[in-house]
Amino acid sequence: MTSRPLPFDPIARAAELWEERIGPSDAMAAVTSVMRVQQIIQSAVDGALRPHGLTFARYEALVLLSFSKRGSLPMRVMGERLQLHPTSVTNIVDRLEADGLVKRTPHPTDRRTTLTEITQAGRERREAATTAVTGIDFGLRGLTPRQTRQLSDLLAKVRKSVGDFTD
Amino acid sequence: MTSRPLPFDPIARAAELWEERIGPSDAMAAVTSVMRVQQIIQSAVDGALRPHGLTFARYEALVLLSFSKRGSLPMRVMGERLQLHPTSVTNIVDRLEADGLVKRTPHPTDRRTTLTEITQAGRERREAATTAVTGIDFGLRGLTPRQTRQLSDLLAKVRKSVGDFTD
DNA sequence: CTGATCTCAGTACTACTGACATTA
DNA sequence: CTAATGTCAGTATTACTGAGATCA
Repeated sequence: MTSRPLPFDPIARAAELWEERIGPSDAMAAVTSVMRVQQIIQSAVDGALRPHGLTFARYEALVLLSFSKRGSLPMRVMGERLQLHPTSVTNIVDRLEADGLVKRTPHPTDRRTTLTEITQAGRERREAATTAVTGIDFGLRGLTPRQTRQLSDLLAKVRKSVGDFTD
Repeated sequence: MTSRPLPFDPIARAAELWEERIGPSDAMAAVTSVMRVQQIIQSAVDGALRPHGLTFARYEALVLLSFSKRGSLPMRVMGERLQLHPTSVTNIVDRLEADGLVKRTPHPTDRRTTLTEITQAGRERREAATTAVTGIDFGLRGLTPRQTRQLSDLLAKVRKSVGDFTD
């Protein structure tokens, strides 16, 4: 890793130059910031989850299933909620199943559909993993609760405008 | 892709359940939002850059070099500014060099160091690519310029608290 | 000798394309 | 027949580990 901190904000500096040579830099700066913070978070969360044998993607799937009424969901629905490509769902469920954290079961009426059901081991793993990620605040530091909500609200505007959801 | 929009905000729903069953959901909601928006942006930007034979990572490298005084930087510095792993820098420069957009040159005094220099073709490619990404606002929609800056500011707090930079 | 810089080989994870079997 | 649901094979990117060559 490139460890030591820079004595200046690289994104702010890039924004200045962008403004001078290209034009308005607001979008560029925000986008670069999102990319960088995502990287920070991904690294922190994956680090906290590694001892539990999970990645963030698999953890999210486990949380989704543990929150569902019956502890199971069709794979298609998992893809919708987690915004995952069908082949990614297959891949993630494969790995969780190999670890005994979920199991595939047939849908009672639609034989095309496969249900993914969280196992008892899966629920226990999810609990331990939750302790790990909440312990590091999901890698999100430096914001007050109010600012954290503000961040979520701004990002929700983006998600909505892009057609992620309607309400 | 899972295309159709959900009739509700999946992150808001998950946050409700999280609050009921686990505890405060602010951090979890913000982190999930960052991950999702990053995914949206990455997809939009990569789509706009694909016709130009670039990924966002390679585009960023090209921009960084085109902004530097001499049009060249040591690879180590590129890694610092773009927050890339040394092997990722090697990989990205390899690809840019294969396309004739940059070339490696020896450092004048430190023979350990390799400079990456942007070529004329690289500058032209960067310009065309810039038109493409600014044309879609870097995939960032739904925010006013003021909100966009607010987003950058919030994310800067996170980056700073994590030791990305000091000032 | 120690440490910095870069590269290489190999692994892991995820996204995506195209094809395909099964079933509504 | 058409569309939906999953899976498989293969490709592309990037991150990271560990090792090693070169040089300050």
